[in-house]
Amino acid sequence: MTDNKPIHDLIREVPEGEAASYGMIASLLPGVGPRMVARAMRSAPDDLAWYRIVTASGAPAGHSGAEEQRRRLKAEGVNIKKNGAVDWSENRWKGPSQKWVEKSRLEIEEVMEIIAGWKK
DNA sequence: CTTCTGACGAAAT
DNA sequence: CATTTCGCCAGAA
Repeated sequence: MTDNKPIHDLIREVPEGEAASYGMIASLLPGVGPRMVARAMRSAPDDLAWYRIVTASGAPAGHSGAEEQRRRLKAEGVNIKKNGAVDWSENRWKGPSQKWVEKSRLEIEEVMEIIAGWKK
């Protein structure tokens, strides 16, 4: 396996009550595609908050445990829309901590730009 | 070595 | 809306 560690570390940056998509995570990790993130999830440590990761549409990914995922998210205060998808307008991840940015090879400007793209 | 597939995304049609 | 196409790369077959 490759370094899923950067992926795991980034996911750990997602606080309670917020959710992130595969694309969001991947976009912050150059050279890493959404599928890598998904793969990293499958072999994720138990302490990893995998349930905070959903698809771009906000709906839980098609895996066993999707219902429990929704349950945990809602328990954390994440608002789920009627169609069963996460309400991005309220619970979208605000981005990684500054410490993470320092540790990464990315410039703060790039990160800001990427985050701005999420709102679109 | 080649091929296929995957907890996916985004743009094109 | 749904369907298709392409891209991403690591494992499995």
